[in-house]
Amino acid sequence: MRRPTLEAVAARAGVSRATASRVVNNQTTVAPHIRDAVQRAIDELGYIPNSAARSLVTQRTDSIALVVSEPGTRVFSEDPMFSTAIRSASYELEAVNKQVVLMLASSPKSHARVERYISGGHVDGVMLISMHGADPLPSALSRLRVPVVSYGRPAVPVDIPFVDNDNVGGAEAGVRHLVESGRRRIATIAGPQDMIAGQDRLTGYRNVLRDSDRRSIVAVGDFTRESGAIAMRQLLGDDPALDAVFVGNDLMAVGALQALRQAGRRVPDDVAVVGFDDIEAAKYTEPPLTTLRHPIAEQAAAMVRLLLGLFEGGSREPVILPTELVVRESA
Amino acid sequence: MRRPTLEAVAARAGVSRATASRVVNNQTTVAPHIRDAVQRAIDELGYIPNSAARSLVTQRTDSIALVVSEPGTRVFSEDPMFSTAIRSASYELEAVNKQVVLMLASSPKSHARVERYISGGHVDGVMLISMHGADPLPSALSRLRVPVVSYGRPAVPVDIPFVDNDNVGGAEAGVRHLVESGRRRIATIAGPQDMIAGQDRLTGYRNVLRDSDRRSIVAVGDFTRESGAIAMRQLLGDDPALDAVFVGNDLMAVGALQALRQAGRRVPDDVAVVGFDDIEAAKYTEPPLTTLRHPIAEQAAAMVRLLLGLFEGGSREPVILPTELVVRESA
DNA sequence: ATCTGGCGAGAGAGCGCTCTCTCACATCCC
DNA sequence: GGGATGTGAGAGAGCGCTCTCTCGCCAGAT
Repeated sequence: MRRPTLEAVAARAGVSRATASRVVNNQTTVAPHIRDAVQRAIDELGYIPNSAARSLVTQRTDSIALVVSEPGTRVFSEDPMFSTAIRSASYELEAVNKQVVLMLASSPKSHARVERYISGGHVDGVMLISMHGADPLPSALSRLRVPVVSYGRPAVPVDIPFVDNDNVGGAEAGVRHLVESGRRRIATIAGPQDMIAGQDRLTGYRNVLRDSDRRSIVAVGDFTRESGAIAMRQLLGDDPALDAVFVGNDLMAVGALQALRQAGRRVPDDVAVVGFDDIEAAKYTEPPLTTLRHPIAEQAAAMVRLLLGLFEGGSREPVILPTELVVRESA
Repeated sequence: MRRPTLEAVAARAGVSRATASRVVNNQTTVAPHIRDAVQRAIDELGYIPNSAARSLVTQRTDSIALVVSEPGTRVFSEDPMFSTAIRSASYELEAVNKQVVLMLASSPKSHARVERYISGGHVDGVMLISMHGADPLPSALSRLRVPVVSYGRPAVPVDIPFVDNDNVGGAEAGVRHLVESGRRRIATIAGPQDMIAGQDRLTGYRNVLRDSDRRSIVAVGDFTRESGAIAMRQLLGDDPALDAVFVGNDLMAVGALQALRQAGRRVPDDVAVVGFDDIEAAKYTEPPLTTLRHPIAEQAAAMVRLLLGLFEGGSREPVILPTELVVRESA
């Protein structure tokens, strides 16, 4: 025996299929007693609308693709940012009864798959979490006639509304904190320069150093813990007298702290460390990490709102969320 | 202008809709030259099948729900297990051209939503990642006539095929390692006892202690870092002379290490620590953590295979994957 | 030359729903 | 009281696809 159809509900309630449909879709032009009869039939039969049939005629699917474009499986699993953003976006979408279709786009092959799927009209909109500048996906998706929003500013200039946090301003605040606490030789471990967050945070660092007449000392990592440790060792080799380091993200900062410890430097006495992201682990490092907090969950929620707004012809204006300096013991 | 339909493809190729459908679905009974003509029409028009229409008639959706039932948003974001499992499952499903619909079930309200959605026939199968014993979802879903598999053994006895790792055996190996290295007073920080992983790992601990004639010293945490620190302090209060601790997961172990450091205990000299999970962070603790590795990604992949097998009437036999002791410096 | 068998292609029903169009009937105003 | 107006319910088309049934055609057997 199969699931009850609208036809069955209508028959049981003694009305036409059209009227049953009106009740299901909360249309107003139904007399109260008929509405009740239909509702009773729905409850008794345990009727649940067939979404395929509905989509077929409405041309809507009520599902949204969440495309995570990140080649490094390592980073995806390790960086809590992804899960936080995914969770928050899911939560917000569920609240408005939309499904989340999760798509991981790591290889060119899966890129093609995602493109096919999206342009196949399977989803009403796309949320894109893409981190790498070389990523062809943002431009590819923007060409499809599906509403697309991005988590973070796309690296290539492309007409996709996005929500981002103030990376430049945050980095400036972090470095300024180091300057104001009297540090003289402030290095940085920058994130990958093909990522907006990597670029912008380095820009912020440079802005402040320029204004405060200090020399910049730069090493580049790839946002992983290990790369932070490697970059830190490199910086110590380049300038053994450095007394502060601004790190492009917390994960690398954790690696940097480890490298500093191994090199016998005390934090913050010998070297002050400022991270970026305020991940959960930042509270538990030795010493706890001074860092820049940006509201990942809020950013994801704002992205959802932006997309939902797009459906109703709303604003395409980017949203920039502020960052906040969290002072702990490392600087 | 709307997307091309199969009708349009058929017209362009000069064949019937039925034949065009045969080509799209790779049926064999089509003459090569006709197949080519249809294929050309498909390419030229950029035809992509409408999945709603297809689902309507085939009663399949080619999408799978990935239901994550975890009330604590904190744990979800923080524990890399979730993202690793999600990533791996996604990857495996994409390989067989199935969509992943991600559903977070945190509140009773969202439970109802998930149940409605699943029983609405929107998905062909369900993968359930449920951690808490009190969770009503496993039994609820098992009653629906949708194939369901579980990541981890469900806490309540319910007829759902599952894939799990050998928690008892792993814990035994970990504690045995402590016994064999001559530790006398081996405490444990157990995970929450309403979770299978929490229970089974405690069972493993007890098994070995019983056989080796040592007293058990137990504190209970909830798998978060903070709870690990709290439990560790409690254990040190209960038995200041303890010389080893087996911790139910790495996240709590990280907290325990921090608490030990604050209490002035050296690891492993004064107290040996063994964790469980081998998360990425275990390599970077001070000192690096001895722990039990279980293949999360493989477990998720096995779960996908189990579900796909179910579609073809395959085995419902649970799959248990082995754990492996990874000896680092903490024990 | 006729018959049979098999295979490739078309016709057409129907999946479950929405939505427009139409109609029946009640209400209102002049 | 009669026509104009409004309101609630039904009829039926059609969304795009799959799949069964049917038919035409050709090869091989008789």
